Amino acid sequence: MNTDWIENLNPPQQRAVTHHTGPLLVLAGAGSGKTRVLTHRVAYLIDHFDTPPEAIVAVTFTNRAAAEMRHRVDALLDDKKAASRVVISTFHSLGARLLRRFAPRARLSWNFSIYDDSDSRRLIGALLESQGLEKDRASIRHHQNYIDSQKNRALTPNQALEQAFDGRAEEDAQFYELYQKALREADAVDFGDLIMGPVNLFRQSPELALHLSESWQFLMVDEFQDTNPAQYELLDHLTTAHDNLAVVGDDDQAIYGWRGADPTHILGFEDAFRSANIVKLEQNYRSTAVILDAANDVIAHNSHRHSKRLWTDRPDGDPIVVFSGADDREEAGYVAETIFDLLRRGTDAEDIAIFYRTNAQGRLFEEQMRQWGVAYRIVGGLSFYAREEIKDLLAYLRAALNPSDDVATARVINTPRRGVGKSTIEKLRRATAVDGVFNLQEAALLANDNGPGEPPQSDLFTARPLPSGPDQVEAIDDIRSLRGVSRRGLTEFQTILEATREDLLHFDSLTPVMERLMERTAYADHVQHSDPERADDRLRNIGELVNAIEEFELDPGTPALIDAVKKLMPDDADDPLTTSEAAIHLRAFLDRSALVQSTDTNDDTSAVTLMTIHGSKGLEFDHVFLVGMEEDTFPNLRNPNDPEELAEERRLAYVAITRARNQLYISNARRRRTYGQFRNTEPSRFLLHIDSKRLLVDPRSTSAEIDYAARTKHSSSGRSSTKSPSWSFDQSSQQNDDFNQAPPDWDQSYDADVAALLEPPPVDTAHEKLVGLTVSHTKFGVGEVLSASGSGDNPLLIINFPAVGEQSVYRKFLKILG
DNA sequence: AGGCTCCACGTTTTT
DNA sequence: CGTGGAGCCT
Repeated sequence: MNTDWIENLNPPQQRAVTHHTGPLLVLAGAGSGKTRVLTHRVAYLIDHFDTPPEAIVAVTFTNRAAAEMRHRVDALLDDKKAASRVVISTFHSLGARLLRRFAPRARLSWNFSIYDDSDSRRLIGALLESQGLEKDRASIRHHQNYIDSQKNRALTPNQALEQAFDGRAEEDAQFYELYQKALREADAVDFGDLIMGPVNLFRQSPELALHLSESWQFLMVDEFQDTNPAQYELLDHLTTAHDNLAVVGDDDQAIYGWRGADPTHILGFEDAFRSANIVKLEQNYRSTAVILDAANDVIAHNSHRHSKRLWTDRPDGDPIVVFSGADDREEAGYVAETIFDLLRRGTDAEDIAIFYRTNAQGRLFEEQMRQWGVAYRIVGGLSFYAREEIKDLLAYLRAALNPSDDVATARVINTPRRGVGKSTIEKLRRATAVDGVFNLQEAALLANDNGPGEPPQSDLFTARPLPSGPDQVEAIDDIRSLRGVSRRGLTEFQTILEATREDLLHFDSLTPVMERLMERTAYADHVQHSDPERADDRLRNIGELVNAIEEFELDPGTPALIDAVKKLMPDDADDPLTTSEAAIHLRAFLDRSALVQSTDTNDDTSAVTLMTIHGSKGLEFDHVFLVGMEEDTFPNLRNPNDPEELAEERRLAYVAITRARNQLYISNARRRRTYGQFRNTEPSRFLLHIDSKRLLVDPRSTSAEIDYAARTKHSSSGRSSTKSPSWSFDQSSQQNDDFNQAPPDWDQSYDADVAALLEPPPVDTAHEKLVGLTVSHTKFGVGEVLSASGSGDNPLLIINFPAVGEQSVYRKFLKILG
């Protein structure tokens, strides 16, 4: 037992780490070492208090945070085996695990599916259709939001109905009930159920919660400020037998109000747990003083905060660099160019990040990064597992493993096309309404029967006689009388599923199952044929899926995961499709892919990170580019008059700023394209809140100096009127894309060496010497000079830019790279 | 059944 | 601007 590292913690950190039993609230400011406290406490519980590792449960919100914590606990403990026994999990994975463990009690099979947002949407659409209701996008979104918010608030359909205050709310609650019933029939749960499902279990069987909490003796929760009522209730159940609940959070970083997070959980923790030990971590180890001060400038405008004073003993550091582009494209070009320069100066791309408010903003930066040849990685956005081709192939596997999963079945019953069109699917759906026909796959089996009047051929339906009411008979006969392509298509589909099930029984690994599925479905041909332009991309994605499966099976952590899955399996499981090795692999892989946002960056190449601010929580980077700092983009207010919404946006700005360790760049654009239309902008009030003495306006900001003098002075009242003239230039001014002409010493941190690089090379009248050189341009990226013409120090060059083709550009708009 | 064209609509933020 | 659904035509 070696706990010398205790010495390296500051006194409040030590108090938190050495806390043993009873409730603990750690109010941890940004960068104050909260992950450090959590991981060290895990180690201390094990090493000092001899706690069995499996009695410790640490819960996070994101897979990323869970992985980070796992990694750091691993590093702290000498006994690596012990480290892997600690339960470190996201709320949702923990919920999935509990639901699998107690599936029968939740009226689910062990192989239940997890529906992601798009699966839920399809289910809602199908239900609206079956109800003869409007099924436009708005309506689907409305129901999805409603159901999700009820689940976030830990309300069952019945409770929602009781609380309904008008007819509309009653209808919504009734639809929620219908949806839950459909989910159960599909042997599936959605994301909300991953929390609500276990909560319901514990409500019905408190002894279950008691039992679990006896073995899970120590609970720790990261980012506690973002817990919603359902998660809070889950924690409550899990602490039935004790009150060893340690929570870590920062009310200034509460950014998930829209997802039902309730700040009273953290603000009222000391009331809920009277004996709570409260520790405040107020020393920031991450950022320079300038960055921290800027963050405080912004967050100071919020009221209702836990009292807390974040400080640092780091030096001031460089001022925050501000750039205003003529438009959003120029802004992106500036960021890409600046990053390009940073990389040339030897900065590791891993230490650089671009944060934006909404995913859609990422596209422009992605484009520019590509033009400048900068390696980048987009986190979030369209998840790998949300791609059409990936969802299709996984749907086959889901449908094979869980025949009740109608969303998966419907997704691929006619993909690739095999003649099962809309009307056939509609017939199948109607047949599932017949008692004794439990799902689409069973309905499809009826097509193999001989026809009206004949007895059913399928064992399934001789063992389970179907009703004989006229409507039901008609629905069944509709399918029995299918002929031609539709019937052949259904047979083909069944054959594929059956063969896949056979494969799952006979292989020990998932990889050959996947390969054979690809062959049977001829999915690659389908991609090639249906979408020739993007076929290469999509085929590469499929390749990545195959790799992901292979890597998953080869991953040293997987055997432990598989073991864990096996432990969750009911003892009396005898269905071969449940107990076979490949099926168990599949179960584990599907769970992971449902709960993981993207292929967890296996690529070890160094790359610049692009992500939303929400995605950045808990992370830190040397260089942070906070972009799109304009009103209406950030803050992005749905309801401009809601002070709470504005406060949350402000906390979001606080989170973004405090991610930066050494250098923060803030940028915006005077015009931004939305829906293809240019729109004039104003600088973000958050930018204006930062004391201008901390800012250095980049001289390349074409005429875009922000008029700080024009700022209103009475903004500390908490209600700032920021309708003052914001830009000190004419909004109609033309875009000026030659900011390369700006003096190379725009950034004081540039050393002479770098300045020389940026200095235009000596005038060379023999322009031919330029031919063949590599140059870079703000808009077009990097290219090669093909020819030169003209005279003086600014010849016209023809340049081949890989990104955009040949362009004629004046010398002075270019930077010579060599 | 399937493919095509046209048009309406949208953007928070994530597990 | 881009997507995706509805509706029309083959």
